[in-house]
Amino acid sequence: MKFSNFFIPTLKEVPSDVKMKSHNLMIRSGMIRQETTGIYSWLPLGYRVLSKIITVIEEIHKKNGVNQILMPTIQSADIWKESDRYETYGKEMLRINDRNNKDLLYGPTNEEMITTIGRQYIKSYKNLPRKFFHIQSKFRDEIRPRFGVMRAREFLMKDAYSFDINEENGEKTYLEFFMLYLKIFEKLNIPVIPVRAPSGEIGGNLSHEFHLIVESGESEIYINDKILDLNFNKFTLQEILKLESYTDDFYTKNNFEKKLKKYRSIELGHIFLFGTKYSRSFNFHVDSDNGKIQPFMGSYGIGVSRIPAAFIEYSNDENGIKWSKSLSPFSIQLINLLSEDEETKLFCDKNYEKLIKNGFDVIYDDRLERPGKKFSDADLIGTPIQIICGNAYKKEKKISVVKRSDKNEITIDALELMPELNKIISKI
RNA sequence: CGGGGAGUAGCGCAGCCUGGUAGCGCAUCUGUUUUGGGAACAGAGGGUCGCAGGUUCAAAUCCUGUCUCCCCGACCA
Repeated sequence: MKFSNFFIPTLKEVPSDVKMKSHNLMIRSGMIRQETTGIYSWLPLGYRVLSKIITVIEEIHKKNGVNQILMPTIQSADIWKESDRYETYGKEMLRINDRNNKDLLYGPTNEEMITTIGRQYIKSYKNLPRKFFHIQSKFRDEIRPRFGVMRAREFLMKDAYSFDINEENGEKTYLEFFMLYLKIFEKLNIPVIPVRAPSGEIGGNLSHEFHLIVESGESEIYINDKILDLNFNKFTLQEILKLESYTDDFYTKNNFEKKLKKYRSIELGHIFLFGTKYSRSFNFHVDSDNGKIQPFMGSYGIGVSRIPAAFIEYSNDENGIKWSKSLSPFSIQLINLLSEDEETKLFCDKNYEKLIKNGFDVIYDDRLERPGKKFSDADLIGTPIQIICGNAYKKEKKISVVKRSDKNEITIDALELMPELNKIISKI
């Protein structure tokens, strides 16, 4: 992608009351734009980050037998009346009427809808288990939206739902999702901690949240530091339930003897096993050799549009964002400091093509801007590798490769670019 | 919902107390010189001061109403 052909409205200044770093940097780097309280447009740069996240989530879900679907954002109030949540959900639900005055709502979640889908088609225990997911906008009319997309009213969420034949199988599925979540966050280079949570609004009895520890986080978790070093991959559900890591709610309610360390964090994922709550209220049952059974259900959420903000909160410096390889909107930023010099331009143009052919996701700063502007934009946008081409190239065919994370700069012979790059990329 | 603030050029802000030609920085446009860390100089364009009403010879400024946005607390991915 040529910078000259890519819309990145970077800003020097942002209103003084934008206090959270990630919010500030997302606005300054031109990732998002606020439309109204708690509602944002994702501009090209921001949307690229979202896309990277979505791709990882989709791949891992599909690989694990979770079927992707897309349910509508607007739902009929009827199904919510059936579960009784039309009354109990409260003011967070945005209620709408159509021209016939039918009660509709912008879905805050989809348990009701997925249950009616299951109810219609799944008639036999032989059709279970079933797992579905979708990535879709949700609307929750938060009391106080804040911190940009961190606590928005409209937000993008991955929500998955499972149907099992009984509790035992439901727990297996729950464990599968637990592991699947760890894989997703690992692939995204986000070091989340699983913490035990009360199940709250949705009901049921088994629930975990996945938190990223950052000082500016809105949540509080209590953990035994030992779990920071654990590899959970082979854990059984029993072992997971013994982990000393809890949301503040869970920790307070249970009044544990052992005092644990408190951390501030951001919640990025939440999984529930809530059982037959909805299959019961929707009268959803399947036939078995033992008569009718109510499917045992779970739901599994990831706050997709919160992830970029959370990661920026976790990884930034005074100059801007420091993206990881997996989240960065681009893998390499090629910067030509001498856009008007024929020879240098030719070299950059050629290598831009070459990098693309080699599978790199390149943003090529070919603008007629001054070096300072190009450097500061590059640092702000936060591409992990910067290739800088300027006077050193013109004079002695040397270029620099800068690692954004620590600003470590090496100068290499221009012809050595590809091999050097492969070395550096493998290390970040 | 309670408490506190703010709406003035594309962005960030001053001016308001004490009414009298609407300002500054950045950005934009033109020209010249620059070019490895947000360039310098010279010039130019850009505003119904959130909206509505009122007071006044005169309102960005005072009064009333209204809308929007932000910040601090209790809910949530």
